[in-house]
Amino acid sequence: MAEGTIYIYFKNKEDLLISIFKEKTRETIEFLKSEVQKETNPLDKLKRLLFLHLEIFQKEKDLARLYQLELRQSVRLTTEYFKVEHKEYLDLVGDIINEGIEKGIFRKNLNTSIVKRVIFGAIDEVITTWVVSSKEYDLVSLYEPLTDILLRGLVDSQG
Amino acid sequence: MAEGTIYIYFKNKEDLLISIFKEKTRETIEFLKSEVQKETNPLDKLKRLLFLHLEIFQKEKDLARLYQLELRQSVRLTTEYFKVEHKEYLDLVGDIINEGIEKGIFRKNLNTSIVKRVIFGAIDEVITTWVVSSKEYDLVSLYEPLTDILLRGLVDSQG
Amino acid sequence: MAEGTIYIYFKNKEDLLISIFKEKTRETIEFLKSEVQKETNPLDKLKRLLFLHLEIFQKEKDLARLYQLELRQSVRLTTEYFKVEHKEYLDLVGDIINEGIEKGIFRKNLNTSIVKRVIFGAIDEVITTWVVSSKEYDLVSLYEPLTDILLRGLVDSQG
Amino acid sequence: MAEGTIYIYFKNKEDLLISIFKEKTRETIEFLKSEVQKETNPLDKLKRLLFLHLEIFQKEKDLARLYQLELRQSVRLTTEYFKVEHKEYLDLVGDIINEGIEKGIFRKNLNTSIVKRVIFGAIDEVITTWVVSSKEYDLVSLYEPLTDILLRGLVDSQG
DNA sequence: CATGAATGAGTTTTCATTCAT
DNA sequence: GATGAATGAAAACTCATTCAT
Repeated sequence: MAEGTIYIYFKNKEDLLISIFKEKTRETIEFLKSEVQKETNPLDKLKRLLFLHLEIFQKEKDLARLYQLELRQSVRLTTEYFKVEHKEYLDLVGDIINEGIEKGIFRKNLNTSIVKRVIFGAIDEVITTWVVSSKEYDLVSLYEPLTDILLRGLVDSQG
Repeated sequence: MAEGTIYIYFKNKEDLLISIFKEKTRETIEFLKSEVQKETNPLDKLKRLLFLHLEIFQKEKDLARLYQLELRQSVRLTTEYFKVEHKEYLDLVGDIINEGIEKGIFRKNLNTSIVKRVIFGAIDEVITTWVVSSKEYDLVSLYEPLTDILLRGLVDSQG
Repeated sequence: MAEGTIYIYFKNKEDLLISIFKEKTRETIEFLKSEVQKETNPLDKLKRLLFLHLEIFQKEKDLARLYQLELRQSVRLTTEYFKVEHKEYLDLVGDIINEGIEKGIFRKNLNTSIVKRVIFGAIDEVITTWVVSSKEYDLVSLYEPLTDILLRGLVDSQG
Repeated sequence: MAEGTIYIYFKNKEDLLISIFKEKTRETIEFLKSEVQKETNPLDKLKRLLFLHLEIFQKEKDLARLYQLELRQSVRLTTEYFKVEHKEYLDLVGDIINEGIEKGIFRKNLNTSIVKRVIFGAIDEVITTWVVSSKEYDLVSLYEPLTDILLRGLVDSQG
C-alpha cells in the first residue's frame, strides 16, 4: 500500500492505527466469546479464555509486540483503546466471574470490576515480559502457574 | 530548566527520560523497601507494599500519568525500564513471596517468578484504568478487593 | 466526467483549465462582438459592451468566481490567458475607442492601449469586489456610475 | 530562514503569506498617506498617489509580481486581502475623491464607492500587464495617459 | 553554564497523475 | 473510451537538537 492511500480511507495516520486495533481486537474478542461458549462451567470458561489469550499471542509475536508496545505509543490511542475495545474484553471476563459467583464456584464476596482487571493485568504483564525478553521461551507454558494463582490465591488456606 | 540545558547533562531527550524514571523508581523502591521492613509477617509486608503503591500514585497523579502512559511511548524506554528498574520492584515482591512460602504463610507450590508478575500486572492495570478514566475516584479504596483476590484467589475453597 | 478521463483529452490539469477558459472566453467575445455590431455609434457600442459584461457575470456567478479568483491561482495560466484571450477583449475595446476617436466622439489625444486597460481594469475590479463580497447586491446596477466615470472622467470641466 | 522556522511564528504557510501581505500593504499605505498629505489640492493628492503607486512597483518588480500574481494563488488569501488591506487603499482614494467633490474640483454626482474601485482597477490592470509582459518598458511613463483618462474621461466634451 | 530561537532531518499529508478494470 | 482507486513525488509540518548570545 502506498503512502497516500491511507488518506483516502482515514483522516490521518493515527486514525488508521486506531482502526487497525479496533478491528483486530473485535475479531479476537468474537473468537474468544465463541470459544468460551463451548464450555458450560464458568471455571472452564475462564481457563479456556486465559489459555487462548496466551496461545493467540504466542502464535503471532508481531501482533503481541503491536499490542504490548506499539499501542502505547500514542496517549490518545491508549486512552481510546482502553475505553472501548479493552472494555469489551474485561466485560467478557466479568460475565464469566458473575456467572461463577451465581453458581457458587467463585467466592461470593468478589468485586467483579476489580477481579476482571486483576486477571487482565496479570496476563498482560506476563505477555509484555515475554515480548520484551531477549530470551525465547514458551508463553503458553505459563498458563498453569498463572491460573493457579488467580484461582487459588497466594495464601495457604490449610496453613 | 530551558530546552537546550538538558543537552548539557544528557546525550538526548530519551536519556533524560530514562534518567528521570531510574531516579524516581529507585527512590520509590528504597522507600518501599524500608517501609516493608517495618513489618515482620510476609503477609503484612505484601499488604503494606500494595497499599503504599496505590497511595503514592494517588497522591501524585501526574507521576502516575507519567508511569502508566508517557513512559510506554518509547519502545526503547519501555524495554530498558522493564529490564532494570521494573525488575527491582518485582524482586522486592518476589523476596516477600519466597519468605512467605518458607514461613508456610503462602502456598508451597507457588511459581514466584509468575506470582510477582501477576501482582505487579494486577496493580498496574488498576492504576492505568484510574489514570485514563474520565471519572475521579479513590484509588486507595481499591486496596481491599485487590489484596483479597491476590491473597485468597477466585475459587470458593469451601464450596 | 471522472478524474482520470481528463488525461485522455488533455496533457494535464492546467491544460484543461486553459482550454476551458479559452473556449468560454472566445465564445463570450464572439457574442459580445456580434452584440456590439448591432450599434453604429461607438459610444453605444462601448456602453452595450460594459452592460453585457456585467450582465453575463451577474447571471453566472460561478463563472464570475472562476474568472476573478480561480483563474488567477496559476501563474502560468494567468500569464497565458493575459497574452491571448484577454488581449482579444482588449482589442475589441480598443477598436471601439479608435472608431470613436476617428468619429470625433472620443477625445483625440487618448492613448488607446492605456484606455482599453483602464476600462477592463475598472470593470474587473468592480466584478471581483462583487464576487468576494459577503453581501449579495445587484452588479448590473453599477453600470450607470461605472460608465459615467469612464466616459466623463472625474474632473468638473464646468468648474 | 529554515523551513521549520515559520511554524514558530505562524500556524501554517498560508498564515505567513497573509501576514507578509498585511505588513507590506500597511507599510506602503502609511507611506502613501503621509506623501498625499503633503499636497493640499485633492487633484494633486490623487495624482501623487497614482504616481507613487506606479513608482513603488516599478522600483520593486519582485514585489509587483508578488501582488499581481502570487497573492491571487489562494482564494482565501485573496478574499482576506480584499476585505481588509485592499479596503484601506480604496478608502484613501475615496477620501481624496470626497474632499475633491466638496471643494468643487471633482464632479458632484460621482459615486465615490465606484470611483475608487475604477481608479484602483485601472492602475492594477496596467501594472499586471507590465508584470506579465515579456517586454521591458517604463511603468511610470504610463502615469500621464492614465491620469488623463481617469480625470477627464473618454468623451470629447467639446465635440 | 544556561538559554531559547533557529534549524533541518524525518515524518505526515496532499493532490495531480496513472493504470488495471 | 471511461472510470476512480491507488500511487508517489512534492509540499507541508513536527520536534529533537544545536549554537550564538
